Amino acid sequence: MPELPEVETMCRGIRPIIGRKVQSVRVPKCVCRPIVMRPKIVTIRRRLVGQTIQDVTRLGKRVLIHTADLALVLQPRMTGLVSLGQTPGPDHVRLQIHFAGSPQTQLLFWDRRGLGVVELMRRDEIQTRIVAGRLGPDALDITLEDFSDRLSKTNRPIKVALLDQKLLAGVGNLYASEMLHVSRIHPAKPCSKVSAKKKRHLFEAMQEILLTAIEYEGSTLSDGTYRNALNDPGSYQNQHLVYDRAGLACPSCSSGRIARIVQAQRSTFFCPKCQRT
DNA sequence: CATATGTCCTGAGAGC
DNA sequence: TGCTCTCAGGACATAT
Repeated sequence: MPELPEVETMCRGIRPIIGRKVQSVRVPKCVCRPIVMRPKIVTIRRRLVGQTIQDVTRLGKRVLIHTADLALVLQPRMTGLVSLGQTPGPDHVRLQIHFAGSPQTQLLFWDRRGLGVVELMRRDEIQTRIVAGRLGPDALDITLEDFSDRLSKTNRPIKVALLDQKLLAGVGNLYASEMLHVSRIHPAKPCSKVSAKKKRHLFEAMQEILLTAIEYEGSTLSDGTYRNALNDPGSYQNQHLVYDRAGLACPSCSSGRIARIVQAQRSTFFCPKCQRT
């Protein structure tokens, strides 16, 4: 479930590869089923070997590794992560990149469930192949005005709309529940009926929660899947107010109990008492 | 066009 | 103890 804070943490963690020259690109043999790669691995290898890493950036929930002309785009989706060596388990390393010279450094793309995607493209293709038609403004870059306008244009439940990457890039299931709780908005409220004042509260809660979660290096849930680039867990899970806390007392009003509902086949957690509207 | 549903995947945990 | 079943959800394809 890497969302914006986890992906941002991954990007920061692998920045030591900047300036390094790609020596080899491999798919370890023990992997049960190869993940989706575009183009196929032999082509990725041919184009990438010998290139020097210029930058590492985040685009929504994707990690972009740039050379002078190319971008290696890593999509962790559910259980993927990037690492400088250590991974949560020995299996499921989907891509392994070694760099020339010293220190001995490798970049790994690890993904237990294998829903992740690896793509290599020219840097000038990023806009047309990834952003256009798929990604809205980043949750940490968008203005309050744009955020409010975009929400106003849909009638979907606000929790469902927040997960739409075309509307807003970076927010996922976990942080959507958290930000709606802090701004005291019912997750089923149709977007178009959310007041301007509530939208401002939501916008402020979003900035606050995402920035704080980055400081805590993201959330590592009970399955222990997500780790930073050095294989250490994040700690924002200890700050969760509602996510995965169904049945527990609401930490905000202490009289309500956290409820779990399903919206668009995803769990939503909220307090029915302090998120009434 | 807007919105809803189905699909991929593996391992943890529940239940018998 | 050991088996089977369900569930977790990001992004995209397909359906309504």
